Order: sequence, then C-alpha cells, then structure tokens
Amino acid sequence: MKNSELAHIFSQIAKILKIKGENPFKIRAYENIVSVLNGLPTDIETVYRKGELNHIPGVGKAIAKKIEEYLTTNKLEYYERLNESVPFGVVGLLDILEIGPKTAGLLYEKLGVDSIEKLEKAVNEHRIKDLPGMGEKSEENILRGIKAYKKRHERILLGNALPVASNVIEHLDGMKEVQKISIAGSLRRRAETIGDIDILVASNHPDVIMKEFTSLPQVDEILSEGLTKSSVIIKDNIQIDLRIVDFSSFGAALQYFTGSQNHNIRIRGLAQKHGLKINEYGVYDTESEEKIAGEQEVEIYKILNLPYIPPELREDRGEIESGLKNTLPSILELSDLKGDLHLHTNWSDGKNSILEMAIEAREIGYQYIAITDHSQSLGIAAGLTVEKLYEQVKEIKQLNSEIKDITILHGIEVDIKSDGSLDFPDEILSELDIVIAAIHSGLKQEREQLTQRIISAMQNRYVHIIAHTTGRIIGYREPYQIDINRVIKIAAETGTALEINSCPERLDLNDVYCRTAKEKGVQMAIGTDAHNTNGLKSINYGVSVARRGWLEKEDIINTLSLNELLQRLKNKKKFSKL
DNA sequence: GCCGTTTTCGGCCCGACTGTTTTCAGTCG
Repeated sequence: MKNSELAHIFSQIAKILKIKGENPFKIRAYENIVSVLNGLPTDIETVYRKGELNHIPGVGKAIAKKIEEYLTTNKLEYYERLNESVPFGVVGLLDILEIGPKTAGLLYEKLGVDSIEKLEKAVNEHRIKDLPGMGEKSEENILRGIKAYKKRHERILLGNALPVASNVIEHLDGMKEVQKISIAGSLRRRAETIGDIDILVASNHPDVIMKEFTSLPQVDEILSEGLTKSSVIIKDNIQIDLRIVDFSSFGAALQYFTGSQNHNIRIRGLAQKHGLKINEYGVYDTESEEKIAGEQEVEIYKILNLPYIPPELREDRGEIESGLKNTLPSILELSDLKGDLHLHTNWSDGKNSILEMAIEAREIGYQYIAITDHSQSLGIAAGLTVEKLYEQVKEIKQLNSEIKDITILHGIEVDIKSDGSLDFPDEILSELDIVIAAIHSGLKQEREQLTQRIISAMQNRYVHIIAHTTGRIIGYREPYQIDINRVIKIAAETGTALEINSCPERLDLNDVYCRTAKEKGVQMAIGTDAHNTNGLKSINYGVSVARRGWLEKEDIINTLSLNELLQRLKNKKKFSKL
C-alpha cells in the first residue's frame, strides 16, 4: 500500500516547512494528513481510483493533487523542490531531543550543520553557545541530546512497557498519599509500541510521591524533578514521566495526557464551538471562566454530547464523528473470549505438556483451547509427522475424557510450503477440529507468489485460520511482500478467519488491517501462539489490537461458545461474505 | 492547507518548562 509511503513524504514535508518557518496551520494540515493516512483502513490507490480522495477528512484540493501526482508518477515535485532548499540531514537533526525546527534552521544557516556528525563537532568546538538565543546550557543540552540519540532504543513494545508500568503503579498505589493513579499516554491507548511511559497521580502531597518515585530502586537517572512533573530513566533505557494533579482535575488531566494529540485537538476544537475551553485542569465556560467539570474523564465527553470514547479509539480515526452520530462500536472486551485458538506444546517446540496448557487455560476461565503444534516441514520447530499427529489425537481424546470444565480441540499450525501446497494432505486435515495455516519459509519470494500461497491455503475447505498473515516482527522484520487487500477479499469470500496474533513482537494483523478486514466482512481469530503456560497470558495484547481496530464481539470467532464454534468450523464456506 | 448552523475569509488546542532574556521564543506533549 502507498498509504505509508505518502504518510512518510507528508511527514517530511511538514518537518521541512517547520524549519523554513512556514505557517503553522499549513504545517498542521500536513501533520494531520500523516495521521489520517496511517489510520486509513483502505488503500489510498483504491480511494483515488474511485475519485473519492476529497471524501477523506483533511484532504483538500492541494493535498489531493499531490496524492494524485505521487500515485500516477511515483514522485512529488513539491517535495523534491523542498528537499533542495533543506537537506535531509538538517531534517534529521529534529530527531535529537532539545533540537526543534528553529534551532535546526539556525544551526544550518549559521554553521552549515547538516548532519548529526557536524552537530557533534560544532558542540565540541563550542561554536554553538555564541549563536543568538543560545548559551552554555543550550550547548550542554544538545550534547546530552546527541548522547541519548546514540544510545536510543527503538520504541518499546507494548508487551514490555505494560508490565514495567504496572509494577511502578503497584508500588506507588500502596502509598496513602495517592488518591488516584492511572497509566496515560500511548500506553493507555495500547499502541503497539511506546515512546515513554506516562503515569498520572491525584494527590495533595506531590512532594512525598515525587520523592518516592525518583528514589525507586529501578531508577538509573533522574532527568527532571518538580512538584507537578518528574522524569526518570530506568533499566533498558525506558523513560517514565510521572505527573501529579489535584483530585478535582484528575479526569481532565487523564483525558489530556492520554491523547492522542490529534484526538485532543479535535476535542478542544469541538469545545470551542460550545463556548468552552478544555485544559488539563478542567472544562471552563469561556465567558464566565467558571469550571464546570474535571474530576471525571467521562464528563469531558458528556459535555460535548459524546459517549465515552475508549482510549484505544482516540487516534482521530473517525471516533469523534462516529461518537456524535452515536454509532461508536461497542468494542471487544477481554471477558468476551471463550478460548485461545493458537497454542504449542512440547509435542513440537513448546515447553509445556497439553495437560499443563489446558489447566492454565481453565484457570483463566476458558471453555476451550486449540492445540496447534507445527507440522512436519518445520524441522527447526520439531514439526509433527503424520504418525506423531495420530498419537497426539489419542492423547487429546484421553485428556478430554479426564479433564473437566474445558475442552481441548485438536488442531495444527500447518505450514504453507514455498510452492503453495500444504504440509499435510486434505484427508489428514479433514480429521482435525481446527486448522491454522501459516507461512514460515520462502519469505523473500515475489509479492505475487507469496500472495498466491496464502490465497490457495484459504481456498482449501479445511483451513479455518491464517496465522500471523503479514509475518512482521516489530523492530526486526518487515511484513512479507503480500497484497493484503486481495488476501482480505479472498478471506471474506472463503469464510477463512484471519488471526490476530497476540505475541507482543508480532501483533499481526495490526489494528488498521483489522479494521479493513472487518469492513470487508472477514472474521478474526485471536490466538496467543503461546509456547508455554505463561504465553497464554499475552491474550490481552491481541484484544488491544482488536479494540484499536474497532472490532466487536461478533467479529471474533473465539467469542463463540464451544458448540457455536464447532458449527462455524464444520462448514466455513457457509460463513463467507460473498 | 483545510474548513464552514452567522463565515468562501479568517480562523485554526492549550499549557508547562527552560534558558536566554529584560518580556519572550523554542520545545514538548
């Protein structure tokens, strides 16, 4: 999809315009379109071909023309011209904390700095402190910014950030001075990766709490320490910001610090039309300056005639329009899930036995689980041969007769081989309760070939689910080159479910594709791909993706009761959306 | 550059903090 290519170009344009000191609202228009494109559930080329570019909010004449130019010629003259006036390297300076567009422009203009290397040299030669508006401190800060940039981690995975944040919250929540506490920021919105962790507290004794926070044993470095805000770095270079507000402002502050920024811009714009002003302390009548709300987050939305918008939806991807029309989806809850459909055991590359996995699942409260070990071609994962698979049938039958309150479904994660055939013949697949198909080899094939492999797997009547469809590993491996729109279309036609893989490093399909899939009539299956009992607990990350993708209970096949699910699996074609 | 229940022109979210300054610009979220 060209969506992300265009988003990148518009984002670069916005940065260059900032450096050039252009009209801030023009810049915002470009920043806005970046976020719109990143969240667009359809292919921009499809929208263009239908002549519907101007239906996209934030796309006016000028941007529509630029999108058209890029889609038809694969380049954008305006962008190329801008690049001649401000080199790439100068734009790259913005990646350093402490350096914004004005400073980047100044450094380039006065000192010819157009790369981070040249910047470092200028700092070391103390050539920066004499520039207008700069001083000793600025130079020190830039140096610190460069150091942080060099050792900067990639963004933190949701699955790594959440436990760290929960741990700190648990610690602080035990203090009697803490009246209320919550995660905020992108972590509360359950974004797939997090820049830093934001925590919000309501208290009358900020001094006591700040002291406790900055002296936590896991703290490596204190970046700043004040009465309302402190920032620390803990192990693995993770930054945590703690903010403390008065109890009466907690709701407004939570709404504000949860973001996203684009969501908040829209919310405050809406407030203006109602003659109101919203800041992190509350909602105020613009004329009388009287405070009319702030303690509860839900009040903010209510005052604007909006239903409560769950944090996962706050990306300015249509949630405000939908809320005003009262058509927001009632998104999936963790408690809606009746089972986990993707589990490995020590029969292949898992660590625990089938029984141990079943007991853990029963503890969680599931009605059923699917045991889906690897198939024979996947030697590296000790894939099951046909003989082993038949032995496994016996064990599962035996266990089902012994264990109470949970049903073990017998399945397989069958390999889609590089020629597109499946690793087991239909006669074998037809005997299993559930079949997941997935690509594990030939990852670098041509787009057409890879797409065709997945499509032919979906056309097999015994394949119920495609696992980790795009194959991405966040921060390590890009998605396979596949035509995801075609895959989604055929999934709808064949009644094949697409997986939301809950592994924090996969989260595949992602939120945006989930939304496309839902709109095309595809149902999804949430699975943890757990390789040990602990892995079963990752299911909440898959649920977060589903929620961010606007999915509801009926969009997920493992919200079905056991009997309903078995019906659904027996004849998948019946569930196709032709 | 986008947008419209007074508007096709004139608006466009809001505040904290920092450092370099004598009243404010730049950056961040």
